[in-house]
Amino acid sequence: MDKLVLIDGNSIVNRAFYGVPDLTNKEGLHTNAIYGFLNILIKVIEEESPTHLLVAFDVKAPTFRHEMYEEYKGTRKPMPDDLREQIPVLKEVLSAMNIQMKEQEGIEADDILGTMAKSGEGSGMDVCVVSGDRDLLQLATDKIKIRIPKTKGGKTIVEDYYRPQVIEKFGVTPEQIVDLKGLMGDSSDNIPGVPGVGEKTAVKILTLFGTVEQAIEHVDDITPNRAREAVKNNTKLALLSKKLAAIKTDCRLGVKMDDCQISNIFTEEAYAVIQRLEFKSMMARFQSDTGANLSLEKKFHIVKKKQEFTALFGTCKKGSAVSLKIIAKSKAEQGQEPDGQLSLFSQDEECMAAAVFAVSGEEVLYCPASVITEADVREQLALLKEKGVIFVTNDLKSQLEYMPEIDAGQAFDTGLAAYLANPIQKGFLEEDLALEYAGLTMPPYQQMFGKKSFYEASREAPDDFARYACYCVLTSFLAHKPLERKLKQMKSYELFTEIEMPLVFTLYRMEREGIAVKREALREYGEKLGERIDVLQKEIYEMAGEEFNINSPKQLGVILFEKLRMPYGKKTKTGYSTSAEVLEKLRFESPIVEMILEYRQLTKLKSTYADGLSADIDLDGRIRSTFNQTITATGRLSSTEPNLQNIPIRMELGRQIRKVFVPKEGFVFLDADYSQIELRVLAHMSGDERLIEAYRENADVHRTTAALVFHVPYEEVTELQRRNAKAVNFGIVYGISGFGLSRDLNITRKQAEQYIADYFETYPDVKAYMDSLVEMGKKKGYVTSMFGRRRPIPELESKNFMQRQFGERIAMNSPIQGTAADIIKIAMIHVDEKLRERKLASRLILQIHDELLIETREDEIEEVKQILEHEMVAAADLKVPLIAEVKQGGSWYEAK
DNA sequence: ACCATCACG
DNA sequence: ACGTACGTGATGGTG
Repeated sequence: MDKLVLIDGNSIVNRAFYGVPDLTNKEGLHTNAIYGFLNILIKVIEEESPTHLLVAFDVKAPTFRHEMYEEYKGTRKPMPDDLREQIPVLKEVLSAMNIQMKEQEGIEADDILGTMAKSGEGSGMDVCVVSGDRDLLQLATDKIKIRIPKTKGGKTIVEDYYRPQVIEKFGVTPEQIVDLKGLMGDSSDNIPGVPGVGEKTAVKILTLFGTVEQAIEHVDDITPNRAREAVKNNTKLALLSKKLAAIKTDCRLGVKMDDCQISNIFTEEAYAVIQRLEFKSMMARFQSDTGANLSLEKKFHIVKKKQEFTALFGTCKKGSAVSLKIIAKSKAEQGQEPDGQLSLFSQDEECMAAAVFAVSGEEVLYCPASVITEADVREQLALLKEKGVIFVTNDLKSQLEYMPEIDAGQAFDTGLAAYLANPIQKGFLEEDLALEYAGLTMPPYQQMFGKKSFYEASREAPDDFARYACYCVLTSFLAHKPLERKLKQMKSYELFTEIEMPLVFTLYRMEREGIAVKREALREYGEKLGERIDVLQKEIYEMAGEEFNINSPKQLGVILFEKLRMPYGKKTKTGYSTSAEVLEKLRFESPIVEMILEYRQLTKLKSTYADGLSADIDLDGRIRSTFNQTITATGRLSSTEPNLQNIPIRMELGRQIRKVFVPKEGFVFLDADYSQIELRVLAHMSGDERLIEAYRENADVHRTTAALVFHVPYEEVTELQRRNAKAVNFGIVYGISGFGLSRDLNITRKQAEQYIADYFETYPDVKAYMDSLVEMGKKKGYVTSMFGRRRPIPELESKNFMQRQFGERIAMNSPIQGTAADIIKIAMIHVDEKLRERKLASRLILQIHDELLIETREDEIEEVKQILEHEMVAAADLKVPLIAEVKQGGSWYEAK
């Protein structure tokens, strides 16, 4: 089936100009509109895969509409010069991409689009019209789709309209869009509407009468009175406006459908223009298809003989870098033969698909497993280790299983380095680093292989995959030194070499170790939940008087707030909020609320924890999470597949889950928690004497705060006062705001602000410290932790007040959260080191931000307790003591 | 793919 | 007038 895509050139270019931040190339040419336009164009081409494409433009000359109505488009604001200069260049790019363009005197782009759309539909094509202009909706049919790109929160989303969607969204049919505009007018085109008739009234009139003409005929039936009189007095105007709004679909255009066929848009000519415009992210697209990188790719070799592989390393010597990447068969693919049949052999012997190496920027070797075995690789790497080379990889943790035992000083993880250089970057794969740190443009993986795994890609498109892998290894090789220099210059290099790199090895061991889970107990727990859920579900249906999906906030909202007419508090973008916070307040409206809250709690436990975790248990009965080291903006770790950092604890029922996490035979759990580490860090970093004093005296700091803020003796602080003070302490760490605190404590904003003011009066140096952080953020663009971890805060530059305020809170929170993260990382490295040094069988297995869990052999309990306590306390030298509480238990439940 | 919700520190 | 506490990840529903 042929597909025709029609693009409203002027409308999209305008949208791009106002939607994309200002860009200028070296020649001083503004390029943002071109950039935005091309992005939308490429996106649409990718999504629609059209066989035909045409971009229509307006011409300056007057059109037939001006003949009908002199004021048409009125004294339109002239196009800004910054935009005007971009139009011819855009046309140049499009022409280089062999894209058909059309503009014609006397008619507008809309009319070209309308005519082509009808013509395409008439000859049985699927048609898609892209425009920022809602006028075009009148063209929508079941075959003609109108796509309207919108910018929402900085991102471009496209709204699609076939005929039914127009009716749904606007309450009128596509044919009635012209009637709608006849009644409403259109200020942007200077088409007058009937005064006093807006969208609501217009839709109402059209629903009743169908068209403007019919409405005029039955004008006396129009309600309300105001609208009736308005239409009565403006019949001519309405009819004229309707005519002006109508898009012509029968123009004589000098374009044949065949002229619009598209072939390859990524041409060399287009590449040249894109290069001149300095659209770096786009260049890769053009380059990969044109082969403009051929000279670079001459450096890539697929080895055919083992000897080529061994010869590569001849020049390696102490301190020289070798970058590498081992391509694994993923777990599911291991033990499967290429023809898909299950193999009875080769379980864990061979899980390498290929290995890629570079020892200079001049040559990259791709070694398929058919030529070089995993054993060959291990042997070679062991030799290199002895020589004292630096192993450069992009995700060291994923490579360690193939590597000899080395220490952190002998490795360099480019992704990890780039994370420290800028933790808020979008990703840390080679393709995310290539341009900035290696000066390479490489084709994105997803574009070449979609969602295929490395192993699948290497089998299905061996040459392309080899090329991709070589780009990766060349990137990490070239990025090594620039990243090293950058971190040194940023004063983050020590953080890298002393904390982050060593931590890679600790995390690797933790991941491999995993944690034992009582599979049966977990299943039974889930079953019990299921039974109770069934009962609740029935009761809820009964109370509601109908069956519906309780899990759907949308359906639930209808039941609660429409059918049962409960007062709704908050609304979300999409409808009523049914969050626990809202439901809590409705507790007394009806017993159904309570049941829903319980249902929510139980289904959460069942789906995420009981059923979810069951699926993650390995054959040996242990769960192995992944600890991500380059995700968070603050330096914390994150845990995925499964997330073991959010196992329930606050509610007793959920907490029970922790009973299924158990130590292996002959072992116990030791669980160590930092006590209020973030507040202690705050005390240290702010240098506030009173806060420091409180911690030195080993006081209950929430109570101390309450005493000082509420001006009562320490001993006389009430429970409520202490709770409030605790919330304030939390708030301070988050970068306090009156609103946030008031919501948390359920007090007025004014009261909350008073609390904060009193707090800052009590701890003046905390206030000064917070102010200095914001100031530093604004001045330098980033804030830092105690150990030199940087967090850039572009939000502080935002023109949006809210964004800026958000930036201020980030500035206040990140150094605290980041320092705490640094400290526990140090403790982890030291604990892990000691356990191994002393040849103990106990192992660190989990980190939950301020907590470490160790599977401890029974005969080692006392020694490990000592190590844990000592290393956690000694991890940082603060002006206040660091305290770690160690507990012991036969399950995670017991050890907390 | 995005949203709302809710689990954790 | 806006609409906010900081940092995450998994799930089910929905377009």
